[in-house]
Amino acid sequence: MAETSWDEELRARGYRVTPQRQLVLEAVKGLEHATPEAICSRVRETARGVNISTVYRTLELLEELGMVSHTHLGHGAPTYHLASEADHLHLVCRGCGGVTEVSSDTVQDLVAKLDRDFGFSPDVHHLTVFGRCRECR
Amino acid sequence: MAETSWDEELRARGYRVTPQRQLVLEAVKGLEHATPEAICSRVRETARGVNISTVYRTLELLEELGMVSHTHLGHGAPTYHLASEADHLHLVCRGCGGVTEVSSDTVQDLVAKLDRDFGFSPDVHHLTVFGRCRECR
DNA sequence: ATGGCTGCAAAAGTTTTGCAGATAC
DNA sequence: GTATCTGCAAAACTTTTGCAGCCAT
Repeated sequence: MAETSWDEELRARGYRVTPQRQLVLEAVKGLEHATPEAICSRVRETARGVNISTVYRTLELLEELGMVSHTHLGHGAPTYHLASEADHLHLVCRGCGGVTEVSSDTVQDLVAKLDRDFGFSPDVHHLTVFGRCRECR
Repeated sequence: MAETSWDEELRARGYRVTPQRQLVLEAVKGLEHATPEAICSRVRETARGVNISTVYRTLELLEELGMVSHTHLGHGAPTYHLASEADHLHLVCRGCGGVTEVSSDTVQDLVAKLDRDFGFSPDVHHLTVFGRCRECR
């Protein structure tokens, strides 16, 4: 059921389910922290390609539907991931550029607080924290 | 003293204190959440202009020195701010795009934990959390 | 004096847009 | 059948780079 729920979701909102959209979603699922360009390349490994502008339009749509989201791990293009996966946060060092992945347990208290005090439901699954790591302080 | 400490800092590291760098830093200080383009415009209101590529080079330098940092509040260009100011975090809603500012007290526990467990010193002053606000859930 | 900095211009990289044809429904 | 979606190409926007001359030290 999890396999097809998302296209019901699309149809329910008046959008169409196309091969391109399926392929882009598959690519986001398969790759992790994928840039639009990387997603496009992955999809092109399949018989039918997808144009880069379709990738952008699809990512925008999927993000609006809450199925994917993006972060800026470094300079340049953002990276996309499934909203339901990536249950961790990133510590990005401004010194060396290193990325450390940390369990989202670490921010449970924060999540509870933001919800309670501000009615805000954070994208816990993929919070990015910039700063300095032990070596670069 | 706070007025001139930063250029001592520059000189101490072998960098030069130039009018352009002063102007860019002033602009970052005056504007809040300023894009490179906006900083450039602000500086150009002054008699002497600054080229956009100098703005980029200067921001890169100031960020490396830990004097400014940047976040991505929405799509498009990043926004820069003084590292010493902006003692708050941003809740950015993926639904409506609204930005809520919250005191950094909210994340003190998290900061302590990241430091203790991972030796990571987060840029508390300007953490951005994406998610959904009360209205857009 | 001299090595770093700036402006300029061009290139590279990223994202958006208009439109004609294709296609999911 | 038709409104939505896609591919293509061009434009817009953002960031980087090479180089000659300028300027802070």
